Amino acid sequence: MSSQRERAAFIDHLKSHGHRITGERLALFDEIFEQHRHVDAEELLAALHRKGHRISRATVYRNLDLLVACGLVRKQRLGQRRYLYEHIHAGQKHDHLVCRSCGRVVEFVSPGITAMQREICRAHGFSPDHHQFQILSLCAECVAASETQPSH
Amino acid sequence: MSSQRERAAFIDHLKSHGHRITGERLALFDEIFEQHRHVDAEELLAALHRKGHRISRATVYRNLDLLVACGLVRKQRLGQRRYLYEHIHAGQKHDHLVCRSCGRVVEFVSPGITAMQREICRAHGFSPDHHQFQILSLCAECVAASETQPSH
DNA sequence: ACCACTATTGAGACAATTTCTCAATAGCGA
DNA sequence: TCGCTATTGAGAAATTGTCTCAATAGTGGT
Ligand SMILES: [Mn+2]
Ligand SMILES: [Mn+2]
Ligand SMILES: [Zn+2]
Ligand SMILES: [Zn+2]
Repeated sequence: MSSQRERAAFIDHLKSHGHRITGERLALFDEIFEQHRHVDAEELLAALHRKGHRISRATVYRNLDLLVACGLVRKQRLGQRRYLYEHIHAGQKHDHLVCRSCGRVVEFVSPGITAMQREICRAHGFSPDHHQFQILSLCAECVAASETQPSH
Repeated sequence: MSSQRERAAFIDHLKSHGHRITGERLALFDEIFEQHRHVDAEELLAALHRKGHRISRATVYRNLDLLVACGLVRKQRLGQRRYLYEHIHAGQKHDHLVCRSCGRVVEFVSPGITAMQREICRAHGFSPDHHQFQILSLCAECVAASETQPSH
């Protein structure tokens, strides 16, 4: 699998921080690196249970935070109530376009906008490296729907 | 006060949609147009109670949604768990830089980035008009703190 | 000004999601 | 292998927003 490097980085991080390498942690790592979409904690928990792992909800939440701290996972709200998680491959990043009405999410990469957000971060003393970027708008379908039935 | 125009627009909106003009609605309007920062529903409720209004939590939430529907108020998550609200003056818009660690929020206006997000919206069939834009990063203080005490 | 109609409100129950508690378990260094 | 203690599991608790429904109060018509 192509997440060997990240798996090793996770184990290194655990060791170097005096954390233990537990079955639950590795199972969660494997699960989220198998998922190629935005998943929430509940989905990960269910998937792990389906595969026969006995792991609790609290452990999933706790170790997701750990993966985020390692920089291996992104945790974000994308319009929904729940936090969504996605693994990060080799530091590649992308940004999100979120429909505020139906929740649809589109990923995009825009070097131009990345450069500009870096500049804005710098101008205000924020880290240009740890940014995350969202555009909340309305997708074509939802715009069409709202034009058919003007407001409510 | 400088929110006369918006207050009138609110009342017009209520009338034209067959909604009633209630004391609670006007009190909430006045309160949020007095606040010049991002406030959550709980803060608005407390402020109203402090001023002697008897208004319930449910009414605050319901009528905040109404103000959002009128386009007089913005409702957004800015890194925090709660929704934050801010009134809109004469359609002026700005975007937000949010510290993911301490929650600090900086407002900015960047014509360049606005043009680019418009372009990205258009490229993906999203409405270029209803966008909202956030950069989540780390403020200078939090970057300094995390460098002193590497991770947790 | 008064009435009747019904939209709106208040109080608290409820729902959804995440965090906390603490006794039991299981990594890990010696 | 042993002992220490970080981690886990199960469920309670916390947090935040929504829903319910009887009581209240705007509104249009008289
Ligand atoms: Mn993504
Ligand atoms: Mn703002
Ligand atoms: Zn949509
Ligand atoms: Zn900060």
